[in-house]
Amino acid sequence: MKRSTRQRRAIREVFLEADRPLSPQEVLELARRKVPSLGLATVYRNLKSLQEEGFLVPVALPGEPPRYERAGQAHHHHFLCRVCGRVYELLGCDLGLTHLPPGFLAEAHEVTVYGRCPGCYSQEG
Amino acid sequence: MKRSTRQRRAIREVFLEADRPLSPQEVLELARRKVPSLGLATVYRNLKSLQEEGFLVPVALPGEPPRYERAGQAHHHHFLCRVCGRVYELLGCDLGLTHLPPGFLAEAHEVTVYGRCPGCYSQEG
DNA sequence: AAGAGGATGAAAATTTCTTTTCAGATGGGT
DNA sequence: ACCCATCTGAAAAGAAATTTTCATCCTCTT
Repeated sequence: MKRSTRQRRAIREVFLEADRPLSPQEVLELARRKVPSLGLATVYRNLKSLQEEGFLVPVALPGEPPRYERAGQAHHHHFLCRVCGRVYELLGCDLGLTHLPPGFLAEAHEVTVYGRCPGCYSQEG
Repeated sequence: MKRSTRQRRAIREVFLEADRPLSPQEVLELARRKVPSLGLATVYRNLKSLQEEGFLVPVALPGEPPRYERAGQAHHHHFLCRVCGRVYELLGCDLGLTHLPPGFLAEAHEVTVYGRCPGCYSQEG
């Protein structure tokens, strides 16, 4: 039977409070504010089970290890800050999936925008 | 001094003949048709030096190890076939870079389209 | 055609990320 | 409160991609 532990609750809360996809390391750091003894293995175990129960979905970005975000959101894309490495959600989608070459069948698409987030806007680099 | 070896020439030719980004494994397989003794370490070494001399650029796709394509091409995006795993180039770009939230600065973007390529169009899966 | 230093191939080593192991802690039904 | 299967934390092990090592080969200059 699936138990409700402090660790599991803390990880779930972190995603309810976050407004952006989180990496396992970010989850660890945020959830340790609630449960300081938390270990990375427990984060991975709960990320997996929270996916299996449909609470989280993985977010893949080019050249990046996966992040995770809450499941069930509307179609959207992502912004990767090149300074701090954080990922943000972009509402809406302007992509006109028009001229594919003949013979290609499109089933899905992903857009990644790179740049600077508000907190890193004015830094050097 | 940089030498012109059979291996290096073969790898370069593979990219001149290919019309799509190639993974290190794909480069190995294609270049072995020209130089059967070719090893994977040599592929990696030459991918690196061909990048340094500006002949190749890396192509990152979500959740995928990097491919490489010829440098200097016009802005374009990529199509990943979910059946065979090959990546194709998509000419043009329909992305209206759109309503970013205030405070975000966009510097670049990437679009990945997923689906079936002509050769895999009618297969099951 | 001979010499010197870069290049190669195979295997071992690294790197990065993730999963497993295992002994001890703990949630929750009784 | 008790029991015990599940969960946890730390460390070891695994997986996957890439880099390094090293003995040998080969390209280029002389």
